[in-house]
Amino acid sequence: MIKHATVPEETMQRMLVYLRELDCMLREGKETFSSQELAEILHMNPAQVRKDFSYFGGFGKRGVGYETEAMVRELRAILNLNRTWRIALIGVGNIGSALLKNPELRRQGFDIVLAFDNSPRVIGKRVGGVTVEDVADLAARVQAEKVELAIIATPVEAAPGVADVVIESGIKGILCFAPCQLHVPEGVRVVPVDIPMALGQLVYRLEEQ
Amino acid sequence: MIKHATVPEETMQRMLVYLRELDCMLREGKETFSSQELAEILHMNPAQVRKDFSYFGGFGKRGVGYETEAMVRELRAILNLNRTWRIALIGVGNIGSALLKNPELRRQGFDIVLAFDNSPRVIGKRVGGVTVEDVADLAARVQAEKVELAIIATPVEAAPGVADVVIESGIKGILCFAPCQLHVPEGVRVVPVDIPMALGQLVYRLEEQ
DNA sequence: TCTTGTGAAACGCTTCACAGCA
DNA sequence: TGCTGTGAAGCGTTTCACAAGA
Repeated sequence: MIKHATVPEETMQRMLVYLRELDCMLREGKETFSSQELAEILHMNPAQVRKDFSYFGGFGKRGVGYETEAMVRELRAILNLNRTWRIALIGVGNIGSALLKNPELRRQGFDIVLAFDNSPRVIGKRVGGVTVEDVADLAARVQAEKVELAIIATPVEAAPGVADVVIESGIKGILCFAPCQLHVPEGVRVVPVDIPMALGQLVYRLEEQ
Repeated sequence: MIKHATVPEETMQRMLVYLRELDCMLREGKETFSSQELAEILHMNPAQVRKDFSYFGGFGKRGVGYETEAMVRELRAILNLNRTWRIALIGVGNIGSALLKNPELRRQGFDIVLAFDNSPRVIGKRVGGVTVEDVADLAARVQAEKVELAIIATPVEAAPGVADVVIESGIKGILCFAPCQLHVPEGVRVVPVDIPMALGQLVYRLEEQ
């Protein structure tokens, strides 16, 4: 059972997709599944599913398949999703507010415990159960509250500056909604959620189909 | 100048990244760039940049580099982003409202012209300049307004049903915020924007660094 | 001289095909 | 018998290295 070292990036991404689908199977009461079944739902090759799983160990029973509940547990452990992550949100505008009010995040183990903005209009307000604080206090508060992840949901102009402050505070993982490239030192991971870019992906091959 | 046929999916994805960065360069007044410079900003290999561009033609000048403004125009054309796309939004909750109020989308050529919900609480309300309509009227309204794309921002339970109605109405591209697999016929393209999954990506390798 | 454009090599992921087991 | 686990083959992408050209 190796972990991460030789595992393709693509495999790790698919692990998240598998977990989401297996969670769904579990809700539907499906106790066991084969690589064939899972692959069909996700429009992929069954060998791919088995190869992906096999990077982390032999979880299945030959002739039978995989046990859904056990596999969900394994996937959560592999993906570091078997615990709660404490998050700071910076930028309580439209998207920021939507995230604070979204119960799905906490349910999945992502707990936004701090929220920051630079506008006196929102500082002090309570949104989704969190009181918005002044972004000037970010570093101190992040350390006090043992926050590990940041979500940047500011306008694009502010994002690079905010990223610097976030990194300064010791945070190693940033989810960034601002449509721009963040420049971060080695050891800090950024995952972009760029909605115009996602629409771009949607559009680029629409015509030929 | 070929288009799409033999171009790797990865290249198309990077084209969007190039365009975003070049837009940024343009704002900063940078009139020309080399593959070297662009690659450094994006942490990639310069040969990759040149190879990607070369799928669509020779846009550069040897010894000099590429002209930023011309390249932005080329990229927009290649990616079908040199026009406005008309979009229907389904689900005017937290995320849906945030999208309706987001001016960045229109600026990038994505115009949400219709919004739908099933709750009497929001139907008839005006959000971000669009009046929310009853989702029961979706097909007729989409056809009347010549809408080409849909954004699904409903709760996950409603998403599959909404997707069926959207597809029925003739739409060929769906941006989906609901964290679930949509089952769509050949010829319909779905791009997911799954925030818990993005946080999962962020988290899975944080510990080893 | 400097940087592009591009065959060819290197590399890594996906798929195959089948042995191994329940 | 049926499905997993996996070496090896296949295949597509990335990187190299250099000719071509401004």
